[in-house]
Amino acid sequence: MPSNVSQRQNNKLESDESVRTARTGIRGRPRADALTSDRRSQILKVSARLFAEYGFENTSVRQIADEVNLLAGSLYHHFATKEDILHEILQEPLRRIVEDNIAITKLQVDAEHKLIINTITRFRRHVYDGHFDSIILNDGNFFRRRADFAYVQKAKQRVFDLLETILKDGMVAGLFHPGIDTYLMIGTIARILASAAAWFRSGDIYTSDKPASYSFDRVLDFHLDCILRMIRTPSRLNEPIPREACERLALLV
Amino acid sequence: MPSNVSQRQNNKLESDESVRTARTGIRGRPRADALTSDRRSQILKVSARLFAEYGFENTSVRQIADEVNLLAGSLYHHFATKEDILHEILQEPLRRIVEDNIAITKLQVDAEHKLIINTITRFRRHVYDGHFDSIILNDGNFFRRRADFAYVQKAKQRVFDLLETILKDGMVAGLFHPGIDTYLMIGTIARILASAAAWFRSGDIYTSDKPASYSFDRVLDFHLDCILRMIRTPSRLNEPIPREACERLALLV
DNA sequence: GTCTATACAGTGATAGAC
DNA sequence: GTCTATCACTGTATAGAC
Repeated sequence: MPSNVSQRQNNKLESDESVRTARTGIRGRPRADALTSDRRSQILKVSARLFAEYGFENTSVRQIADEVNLLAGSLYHHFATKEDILHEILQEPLRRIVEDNIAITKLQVDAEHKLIINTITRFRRHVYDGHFDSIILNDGNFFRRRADFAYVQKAKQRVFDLLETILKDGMVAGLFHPGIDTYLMIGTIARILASAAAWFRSGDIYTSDKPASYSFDRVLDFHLDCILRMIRTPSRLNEPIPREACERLALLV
Repeated sequence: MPSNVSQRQNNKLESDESVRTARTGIRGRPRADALTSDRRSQILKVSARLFAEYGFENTSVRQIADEVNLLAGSLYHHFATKEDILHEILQEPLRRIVEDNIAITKLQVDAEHKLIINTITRFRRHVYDGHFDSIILNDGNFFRRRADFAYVQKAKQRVFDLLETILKDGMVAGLFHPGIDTYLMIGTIARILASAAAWFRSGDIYTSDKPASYSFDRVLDFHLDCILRMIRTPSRLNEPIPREACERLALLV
C-alpha cells in the first residue's frame, strides 16, 4: 500500500485531446454506465488527492481542473467555491469517525478489548482514508484559523472522549496501570496512530540498511504492542494480545 | 510557553504611518544601540515565525516586509530570493542537531542513559526551536519535493542513525527487551517527540474537563516514561528513571 | 455542462531614483 | 539601504456564448 506519488505529469495537451474526442464521440448521449454526473465525484476524488499532497491552500483550481480535463471556470458549475469542495471531501470521513465511536461504545467487552478495537479501527481509517488524513494533518493550522471548519475539531474531540472513557474504565478495572495521566495519554496515542499511518502511507524509508516493505498487519501489531506496553499494568505485560478476537469485532464496527 | 498566535492583525495603514514618522524622526542617523545591520536578522526572525504559522509557500514576501516595516522590493537587498531566507533559517537549527548527535555519541554512559539524554535533548530542541520544528513538520512535503533542500532529510537521517545505535546497544546489553523492531521503533520515538512538542507549543486543549497547563518537565517526564515502558526489558520496568543524572549530562550536550 | 474571455487581487522579483 | 514603479505571472471567481 505504501506508494510514492511524486510525478506531477504535465499532460495538458495530451489528455485534453484524448478526452475531447472521447466526449465528442458520445455527444448528447449521457452514458449511464460510466461517469456521467460523476464529474462531480471525479472532481472530489482528484481534489482530495491534490489537497492531500500539496495542501489545500497550495492547490489551485486550475490544477484541479487540469486533472479532470476541464477549464478552471467550469469547476464553478459544480461547486460554488474551492472551499466547498473541501467541505464535501471532509464530510464522509468525519461521519465514519462518529459512527465508529458509537459502535465501539456499544460493545460489551472490557476496556482493553475496546482499546485494541479502537486502535485497529482508527489505524485502519487513518491509512485507508489517507487523503482525508493528510489533509487533516497538513492543513491543521488552516482548520484552526477558520471558524467555518470548526466541525473538524469537534470530531477530533469525540475521538478523545472515547479514549478517555476507555482509559479510565481500564484503570478502574485494574487492567491498566493506575498512574496514567489520561489527558496526556489520549493525545499521545492519537498522535502515534496518526503519524504512524502517515509514515506508512508515504512509504518513507529513512535508514539505509532496511529497505523494508512492512505490511499493514505488521505495522499495526507493532503499534498495538507499543500502546499496550505503555498502558498495561506491569503484571499483565506478558499476557498475549487478543488480536484475532478484537480483529473480528473491529470488522463489525 | 504554550501560546496561541492567532490574530493576524490587518494593521497595514496604521503601522505604515507610525513607522514612517518614526523613521523620518531619525533620518540619516542610523542608531548603533538598536538594530542597525540587524535588519537582516530581524527579517530572519520574522520570516521564521510567519513560515512556521502559515507555511513557507503561504507566506508572501509582502507579509514579511510589512512586519519589518519595509516594502517588498527592499527585502531583495538583503536576500536574493524568498527561498534563500528559508535556507538561512534552517541552517543553525540543523547545525545544532548535528552537534547534539556528536556530543551524545561521545558520552561514556550505557544505552539507556543515552536514550534518555537523547530524548531530553531532542524534546528540548523541538520545543525551543519551535519555529524551525513547525516548518519542518508543516512543509515536509515541500522539502521532499525539492532537491535543493535535501540536506534537511540528511539531518533527519543522522537523528535516526543515532537512535538505531542506541537501541541496538541497549538490546545487546540486556537493558531493552530483545524483540524490538529497531526500524519501526526509531520512527515511532521520533514521531512521538516531534508531535508531542508540536502539541505542547500550540497549547492545544482538546478535552473540557482538563484546562491543564502542563509544565515542560511534566510533559517530558510523561514521555520518558512512555518510551521506557515501550523499550525496557520487563524485569527492569520498576527501576527508577535516572532523570537528574541524565538531565545534568543533557545540559552539557 | 463546458468553453471563451475576462476581472481583479495577489504573487515573486527587478530597475533605477533618492 | 530604502522607496517608487513596474513586470510577468498565478490566484479565485464571474458573465455570457454555445
